[in-house]
Amino acid sequence: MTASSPPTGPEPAFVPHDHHHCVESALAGAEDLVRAKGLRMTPVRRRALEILLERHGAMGAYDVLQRLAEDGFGHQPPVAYRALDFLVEHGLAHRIQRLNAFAACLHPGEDHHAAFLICRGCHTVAEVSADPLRGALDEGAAALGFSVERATIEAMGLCSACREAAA
Amino acid sequence: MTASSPPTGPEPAFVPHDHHHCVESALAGAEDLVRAKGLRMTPVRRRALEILLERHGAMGAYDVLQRLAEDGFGHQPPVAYRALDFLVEHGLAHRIQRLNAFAACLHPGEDHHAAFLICRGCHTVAEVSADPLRGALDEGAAALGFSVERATIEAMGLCSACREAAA
DNA sequence: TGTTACTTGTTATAACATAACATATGCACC
DNA sequence: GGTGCATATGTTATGTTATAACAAGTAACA
Repeated sequence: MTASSPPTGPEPAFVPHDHHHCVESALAGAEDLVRAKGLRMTPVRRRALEILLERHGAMGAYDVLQRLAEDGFGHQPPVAYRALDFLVEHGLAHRIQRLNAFAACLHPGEDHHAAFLICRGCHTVAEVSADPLRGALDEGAAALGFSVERATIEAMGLCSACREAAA
Repeated sequence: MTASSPPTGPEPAFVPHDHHHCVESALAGAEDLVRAKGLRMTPVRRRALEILLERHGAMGAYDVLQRLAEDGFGHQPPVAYRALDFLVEHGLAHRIQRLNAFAACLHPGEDHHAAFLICRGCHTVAEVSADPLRGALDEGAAALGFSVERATIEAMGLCSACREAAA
């Protein structure tokens, strides 16, 4: 909603940006992708994705569960895990191993390798492209005869705002 | 112990190698490092490290705990977690986020950035250098004003033996 | 309309991890 | 050698994350 927002694509989470736009575009992309794959975007799944999208951060499965329960869905862990697993499996969300948590994917369907920058100050999680890293990783692995299928790349550190606040 | 083993340094786990040599060198390196830092390599800690070193794989904290208990140490989770946390904190072991597990570091004290190749067939975990990747990661993060302190880089896939077995 | 595949919900339990506190040990210093 | 402090070990108890197994409901389609 700010004049400084660029017209297309989601901004990295640490940069001031039009968050409403992120959400809309990610949600629309997700709907398209699901339809294209012949999957079903059911109410729990859609709501789980919306919940993740509401913030640029990761949420634990039990936090998502609580929100879902408040909205009238089931109260038991599998309700959240199943919705989240669906989102992750189809590239609509990512799992952040480091935090035992989940974050919405900001550009679903674009078949990308993601890496994450996790700020230990404000707990914001930024999704960035890992494509440049994957080349080196695949190459190094191949030299040992290992074929990489999926990679987890997560960096812990401080965003500029938190670094300044700490100084 | 085999004639094909090179004279120095541990071999990547997927390559046939002198495992006894890995263990000896990692253990010796750990002892040196601990002494140099003025820390205490107590019996539980040493034993925990030995247990991890016995295999080129990752072990869950509860597996390590069971082994420790069999050796006369305490039976409660903190016994294992404390020893493992000590090892990780001082660079003698690594945590494998993906598996909620721990693996001994094969070259302690060398101040390195590690990445891991995890075979989903045989569950072997190979530690490789992430130094080349860290350059690109730090650079990409810096462009967003983010400073990386620690990075988790874990690749899931198949080692050559398991890939051949599957084919 | 019946069949099939899938989705949701439940109960119960498994697996992973830490808080808080008591006891014991190592070690520097007098 | 004793005293005092920091560190280490062990315990109980609990918190957090994740899955297995099964029953009931719903969509798609011949």
